[in-house]
Amino acid sequence: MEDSRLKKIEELRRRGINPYPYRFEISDFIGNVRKRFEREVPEGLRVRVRGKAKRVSRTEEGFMVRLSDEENVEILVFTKEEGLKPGEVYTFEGVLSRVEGKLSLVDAKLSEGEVESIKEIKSRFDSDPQNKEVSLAGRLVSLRSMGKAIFGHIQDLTGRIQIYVKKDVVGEEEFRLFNEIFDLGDIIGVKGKLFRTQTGELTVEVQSFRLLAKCLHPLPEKWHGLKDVEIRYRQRYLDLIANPDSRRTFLLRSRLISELRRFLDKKGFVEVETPILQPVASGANAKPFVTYHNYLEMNLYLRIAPELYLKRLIVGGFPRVYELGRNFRNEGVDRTHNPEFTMVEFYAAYWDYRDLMSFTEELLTYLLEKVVGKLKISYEGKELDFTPPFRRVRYFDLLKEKTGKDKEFFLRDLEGLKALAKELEIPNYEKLTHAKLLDKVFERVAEEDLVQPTFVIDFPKLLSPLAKTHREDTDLVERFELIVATYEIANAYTELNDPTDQKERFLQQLKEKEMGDEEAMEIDEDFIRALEYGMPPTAGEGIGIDRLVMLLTDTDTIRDVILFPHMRPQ
RNA sequence: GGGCUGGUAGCUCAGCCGGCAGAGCAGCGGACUCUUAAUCCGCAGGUCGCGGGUUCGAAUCCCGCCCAGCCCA
Repeated sequence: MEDSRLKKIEELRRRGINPYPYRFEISDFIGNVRKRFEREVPEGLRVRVRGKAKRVSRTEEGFMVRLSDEENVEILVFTKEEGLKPGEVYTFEGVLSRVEGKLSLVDAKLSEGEVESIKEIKSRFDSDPQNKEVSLAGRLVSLRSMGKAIFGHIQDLTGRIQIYVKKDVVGEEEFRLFNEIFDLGDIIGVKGKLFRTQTGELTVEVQSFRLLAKCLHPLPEKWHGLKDVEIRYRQRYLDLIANPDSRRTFLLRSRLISELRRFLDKKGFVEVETPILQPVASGANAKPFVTYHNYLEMNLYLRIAPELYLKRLIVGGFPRVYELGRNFRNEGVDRTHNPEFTMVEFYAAYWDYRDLMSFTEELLTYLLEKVVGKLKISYEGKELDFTPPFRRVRYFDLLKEKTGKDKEFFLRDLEGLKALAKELEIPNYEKLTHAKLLDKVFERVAEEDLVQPTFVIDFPKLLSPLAKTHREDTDLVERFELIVATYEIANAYTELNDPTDQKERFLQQLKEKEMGDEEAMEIDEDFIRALEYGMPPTAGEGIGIDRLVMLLTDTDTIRDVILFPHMRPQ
């Protein structure tokens, strides 16, 4: 911790100022204030401007130029043009956008010809705040002292705004106080009038200010942000303070979840909460975390899926239910796996898996339109097109296309399948059960190049102990997975509601377990009893939220979409 | 579990063929009433991840460990 900052706290207390006061009345969040005076720029609007380069700075990919007209009105220009010099006059053409709220020209190229005035463009999109009184609070993230006036920026989750503290306005004593007590990183509240500076930036002329919380540590670097991934995950608060991309990702995640709820609610689904501590961890193929209940003197398991409980609710007469929440799987951590992850599972009585396919298309297009505003997104350099209908391909058709072998081969020729697995260099292939072997071969040959949203349908029965037998082929079940950019985003089926069949499938799982598949599913006797009371025809689906957020934010690491990913203690 | 890469100031990074521990930002002092990666003058800042070894001398070479990332299992 910084000694000088601790001393300032002592100094404040001596002056009778509480460095950690109780409340501060804000008139609005910073982003909302900005929105009132900043019109949205239509997408793809190209403009050409001329001005003097006041500063040229290098960015990750190119340069940022502060371009200023004769009246000192400024616009930011992002360009890849080399060799630009401060003080020179340039003409740029580019796409008008807002970057951190500021009007900017992006993808700009040097150009010639008729130009629009910077001032005129800005006045079209940035309106005069007319000295509106505001009361704002946020973290002090920059400070530029000019002697008898100080500029700085304060930031909250919604945005950033410039503050201007003038000796004339606040008075000599308060001005000195501001200089003496504030450090970068402090949380402060300001009251004052909005105006625009000569360069056109929306600014609060501060009339009074107040320290709301002292920051005892220096902040990460203002320009490069916080890059060290270890610190970003261990001290996410610092990541959120320093990196706007990170704030954007988690805001998008929140919006997605809220829109998902809105959509399901609108469609008549009822949100429910089922046990996270379960006496039997079933409903998926995975190893559970074990915990111990002292009072009951028994082991309990953190759920690996809520499926069997949600179907009990269908039996109980809830026709449409969903649960959005955390599942836990006791396995390794890597780019696409975190031991706890978020899924939504929803079940609709009287539907089958075909109903769910069109429902999924509707759901995803709704979410994309609400959250990113378009159906074509870019992921790892590829364009993903979510315009329905999505491609549908049958499981064994896909395998046949990739390997030339048919369903009979994969289901009845175990030796042949082993030989194929060997050829594909699938590790430990000799130890795998038939079901696992098939699963691995499919992953290896089929999933790898499923980039555009694709429903893989009609899975083999031996991989799907909870799905209903296919109405046209008893080797298969009525199941689909939605695969996008090689990730499994959704998994769904017509639910098995015949208790006798279900019992047999569980017994088959028991055999798989005995043959060494540690992830084979556990029998849940009460679930079978529930089915015996009669579950209507039902279709159910699970969607992995973390991976969906990864797609929408063009992120290749699950840790970047989970606020506090699991790390080994330091 | 295996392989590779990394860990140096609060942050971003250089230094690594052994020889005084470096820069920018942040910080501290000073100048400056439209600055915005402000500018200008000056100053301070280190368990070089941890432990051991080699050496006259180790951030640098060797061994072990910890943490992280990537790849593989």
